[in-house]
Amino acid sequence: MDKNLKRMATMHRMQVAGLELFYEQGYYNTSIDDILKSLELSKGAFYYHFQSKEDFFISIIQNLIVQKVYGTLIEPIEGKKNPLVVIEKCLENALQTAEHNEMDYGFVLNNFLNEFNGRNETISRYLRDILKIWEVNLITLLQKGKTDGFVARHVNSEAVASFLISSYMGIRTLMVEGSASQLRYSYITQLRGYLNSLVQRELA
Amino acid sequence: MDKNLKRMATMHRMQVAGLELFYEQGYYNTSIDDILKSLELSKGAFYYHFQSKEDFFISIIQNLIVQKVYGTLIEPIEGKKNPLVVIEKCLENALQTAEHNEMDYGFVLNNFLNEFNGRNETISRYLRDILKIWEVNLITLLQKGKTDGFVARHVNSEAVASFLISSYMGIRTLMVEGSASQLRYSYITQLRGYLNSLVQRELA
DNA sequence: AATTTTACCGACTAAGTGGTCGGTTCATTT
DNA sequence: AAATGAACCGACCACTTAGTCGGTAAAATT
Repeated sequence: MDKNLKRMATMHRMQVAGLELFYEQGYYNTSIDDILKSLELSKGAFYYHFQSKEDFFISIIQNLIVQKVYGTLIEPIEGKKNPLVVIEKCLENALQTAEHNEMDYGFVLNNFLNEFNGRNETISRYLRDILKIWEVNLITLLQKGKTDGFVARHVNSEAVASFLISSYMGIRTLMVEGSASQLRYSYITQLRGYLNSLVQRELA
Repeated sequence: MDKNLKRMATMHRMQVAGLELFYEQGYYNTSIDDILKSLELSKGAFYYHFQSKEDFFISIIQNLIVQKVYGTLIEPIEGKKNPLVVIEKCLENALQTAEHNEMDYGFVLNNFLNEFNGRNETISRYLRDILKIWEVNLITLLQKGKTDGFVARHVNSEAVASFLISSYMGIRTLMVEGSASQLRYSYITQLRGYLNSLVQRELA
């Protein structure tokens, strides 16, 4: 680790507080002063560490969001045996975590993707790249599942990946506004049915 | 129609221009002056017709968004025969329209739901109500589908409705950031597979 | 013709906003 | 002990924002 520990620590505190507020109130609706107030730090401290609000947000993406997505959606499914089972478990787990987490306003990526779409191309690109990594990972897993005899040959892995990502982003949006546990249950039952239609059947 | 035609006309012009800009740039990121500039109208005119920015947005929901959702997603499926076929056609149609519409930044409801979630409870409620109407409509249609022998008895209509709404909202978000027609195709193939698993099979 | 009402104008205010900058504190180096 | 530089302070600047308000031209009412 670097020698400048104090620097890293302060930056990290700012990033954590920043993500929380950006997530809660939106990027454009959150001022730098808002973030600083919750930390008892000053404007000077902020601009000593970051070049701009945009630069700050990009650092949050790289240091916090990437890891959150990796830990929740990518690592749990990597290199496992039956992809369909693993994917179902992973998404169920992610929803359960979200549900019991007070500070969880939908899917981070989905929220920010929406907010920056057509408004800030630089940030949009960073966010899309993360989504792309998830997508590629899903596709790879499904393809391997075909080779291993878990997934039916006729399955279009790219299409399945898109469909899974879509449905997950959508359910996360819905869950914010109501009966989260009911929605999670509904979602998982339907997901199971859908995934079941992709299974490689034994030839009679 | 009311006698005050001029009033209605001006208000409508403002609402149309407002929706376009709010949709494009986000509500919090769009100033009233932005809207007025594009219309060559003044602040005075705006506050003569609307009480506040929030009041203005609510009027947009009631006059434009409700109708858009009705026309696209509710009326096309109402009281038809085979719900699974009708739903598939309706969603495919909606995606196709979105794809060929230059001025289309995702799903209106999804975008605004995201932006106002946890930030403006009043507006959120209006938006959620529209979504609810769609949901109730889907559920009713599916239930009727069971009676008519199109939908399998074991199907959980509420869960299917949530799943359909989720996947649609998600795919609309994804479509903004890339190969829309490819995504639409993928989505429809997977949707078809999923809906197929809900069909009432003939008993051999 | 006189009066009132409708629809609109645009300068103004108060409260933010992102970002700057000269200065201070305190640990580390010399 | 003196000098240095990293980390931080907070007043300040230029600009934007939602919303106000006194005014006005033209249409509708009397």
